[in-house]
Amino acid sequence: MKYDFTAIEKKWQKKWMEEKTYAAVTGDTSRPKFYGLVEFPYPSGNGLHVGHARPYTAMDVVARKKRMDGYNVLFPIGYDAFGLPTENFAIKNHIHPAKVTHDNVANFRKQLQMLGYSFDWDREVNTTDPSYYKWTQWIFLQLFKKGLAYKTSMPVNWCTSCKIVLANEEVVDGVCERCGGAVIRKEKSQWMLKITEYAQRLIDDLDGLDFIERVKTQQKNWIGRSTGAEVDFKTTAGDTLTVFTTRPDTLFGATYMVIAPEHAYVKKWKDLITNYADVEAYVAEAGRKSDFERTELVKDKTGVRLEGVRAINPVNGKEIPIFISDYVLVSYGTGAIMAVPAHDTRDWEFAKKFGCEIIEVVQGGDVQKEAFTLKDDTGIMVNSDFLNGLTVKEAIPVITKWLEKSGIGHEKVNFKLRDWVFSRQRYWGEPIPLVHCDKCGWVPLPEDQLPLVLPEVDSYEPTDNGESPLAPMTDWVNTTCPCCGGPAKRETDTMPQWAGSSWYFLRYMDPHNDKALASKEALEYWSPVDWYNGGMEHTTLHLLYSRFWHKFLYDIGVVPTKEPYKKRTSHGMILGEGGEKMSKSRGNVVNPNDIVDEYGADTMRTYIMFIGDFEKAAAWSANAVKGCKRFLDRVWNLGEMEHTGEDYSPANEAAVHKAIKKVSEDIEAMKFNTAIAALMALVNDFYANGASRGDMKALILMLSPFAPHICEEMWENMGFAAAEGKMACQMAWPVYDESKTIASEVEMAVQIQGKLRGSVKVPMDSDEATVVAAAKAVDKVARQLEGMEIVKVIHVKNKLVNLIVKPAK
RNA sequence: GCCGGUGUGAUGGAAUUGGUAGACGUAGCGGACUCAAAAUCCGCCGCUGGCGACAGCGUACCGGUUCGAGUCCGGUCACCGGCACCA
Repeated sequence: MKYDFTAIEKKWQKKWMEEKTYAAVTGDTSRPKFYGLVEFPYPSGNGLHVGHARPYTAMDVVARKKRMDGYNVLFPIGYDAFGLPTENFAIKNHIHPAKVTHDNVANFRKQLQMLGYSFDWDREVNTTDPSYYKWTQWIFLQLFKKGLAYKTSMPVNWCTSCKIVLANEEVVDGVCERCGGAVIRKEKSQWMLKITEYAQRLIDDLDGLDFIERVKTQQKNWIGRSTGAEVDFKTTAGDTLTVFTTRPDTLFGATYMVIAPEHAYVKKWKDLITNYADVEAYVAEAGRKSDFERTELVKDKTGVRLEGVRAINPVNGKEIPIFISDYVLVSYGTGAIMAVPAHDTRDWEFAKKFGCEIIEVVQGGDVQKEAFTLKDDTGIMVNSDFLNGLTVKEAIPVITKWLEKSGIGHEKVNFKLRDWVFSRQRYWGEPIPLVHCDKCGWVPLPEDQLPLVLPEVDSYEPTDNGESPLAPMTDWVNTTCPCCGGPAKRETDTMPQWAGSSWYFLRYMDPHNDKALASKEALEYWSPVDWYNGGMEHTTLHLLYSRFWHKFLYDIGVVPTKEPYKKRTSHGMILGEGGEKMSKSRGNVVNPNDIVDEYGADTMRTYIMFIGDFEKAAAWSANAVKGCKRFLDRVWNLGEMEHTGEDYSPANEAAVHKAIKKVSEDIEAMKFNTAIAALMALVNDFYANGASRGDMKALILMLSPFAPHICEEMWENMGFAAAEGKMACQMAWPVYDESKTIASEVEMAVQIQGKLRGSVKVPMDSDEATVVAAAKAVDKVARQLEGMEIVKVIHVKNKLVNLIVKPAK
């Protein structure tokens, strides 16, 4: 019989679906559980990409292996379906986004099933489903009630093309992440979530997690904790200007101050500033620029001196000038700095341009030529009164203590992390369930009124004035205040796409619950996610946001664990044939459908796992796909041969045990490529030695997580299904015996002076004398030993022997 | 600039974490089968010299530790990813 992958795959997929093979989550809490999670897809109109297939296949292999290991496995899938592309498509084609979403989801589901993934299809979730976003809204209300959601007017990133407010995270290289349009700053009233309140915990709790290191460091850098001090400077205006500095030791070198253009004191000092017109012009100019434009002008510092107001350096009473400049950010620290040009590159550049004094306070450089910025033990303090002679390291605690004692400063920790801009002026998102009443202010919708369903609108177009498309819907907007019963208006902004994905893994645990986001029992049993694999691009967005929400839910007693994910791994990108990123314009996009049609899902799965190191980027190769098809053909043809013996054959026994060990360990370590290589090597052995039924049984079971369809078919054809009364995927994973992984004889390397000179076959675990004797008998070795005497022997059991020699006397 | 990572045959990539570098696959070459081709099966396949047995060299580059280094240490170069006027 020929390997008819199309018929085989159709047959088994149907059987798995009909028998709900993977929905058999038993609820038997005595069994160990395993929760494997992949990032649910955004159901775009383009359908599934090969980029999805890599992480999904990997976790499917893990899930299948875990089931065979006896775990109760939760391996779910869903759709993160709110978002701009759907909305844009809907606008362009005049189709309701819900309809677009429904069709795209249907297509995705078909493709996922075509690849044979063992998802539990009874637990599918969709973030746009009102029964789902009811709970997204519920979580938002809890955040609001705890004071973690607030509305504020702030300069925001405004995409001129999408006409939408973007989170800092959505601005990449100064342009909109999605459309590439120009981003400017605009003053807008926005809902914010206080993720900064959790900054310290988001760093601290990383320590206990099994996340790959680069994810941890990237999150830490993003949160950006730095320790320093806040210092109060008195001014000639009679008030106090507070700055944040990480270098309080350099306080004696502070020769001027800089405040951000948006700093409140600019307006406060209006009457004192004699050049206010210049100042005002500069502020206006800075306000127009986007963050990107401001940072682009790095080389050339700009600013204006505030004439009429001066600050007083608290350590020496010196009067120093104050400037405004956009190199100081209003959103970090206090929005004001003390400038120490001698020891900070940016201050130095500014000082050179504006002719400020440069005073050296740490020895070690020529501060007139460039800033000396090393903060280590070697720098000695000078020109600093009571700090003179101390090292920088010693001076910091001394000055900090002095500041505290004098009441002009204190130690302070700052974070780069900003609060999360949570509202979007868009239609296709979760409505924010709040009502504004002139008397009562912002009032949460009563929970029994959730979900607040998106109303039908005539137009999804964003409006030019930046309001949500929901805003013109007066009969929806106008409502009554849940608090006082008076007239009130609904919030018309919607939530960002990150909302629905911040907690979806909880919903999978109990997806049909209408009393809670999930039951206590389900949360207790399944939490936390044991293994979450996803893309590096989500490290500082989705992954951080969902950790934040989860910590909040933990604080209010909803979830049982502090952290949502025990283990986080990340896969590399799949590149096009030439090693370039796949894109429509390059014409190098590989469609999974085509591969499945031509070679079958099993080949697709095997290849995508064999393509290379899972964590690194890998280029697609059409030839290598054929190689994997050839491998499966060889496996199939092996099954068509005659086999006798239910045990492992003597010729293959060691190889089979070794392969079981290798494949088991490699799957656990995400080294899927070498697991498949080991199976290929085993098949080569079987071709050379012939295979027993026992040998074949082990091979089929080990291959089944990677290529499940062909394995089930062979399992059935060879009569194993009938004998066991089970499908291959329901069998126990084969076990290996360590002592049988090694043959009775081993080949050992023989080195002389550390140089390889030959090899020798000796019985397993031979002692040194035996090995040396055998080594001397090897021709090549004997020749090298002529006229030499052995002075030292290094013997590594079963590995090698190294003979150290010198000329004999 | 700061943080993280990578560098191995023509090529994708292996190497039990200091112990025979190049597993497995692709491409290539040779053979069997075939009228022929495809498919399949068998063999070869780091570089240099030699008919050959064999010898020398070889994991980006320079140096070090070690009986022994792709692996550890110091330095250099190149590339990739993240952050970036964060005081």
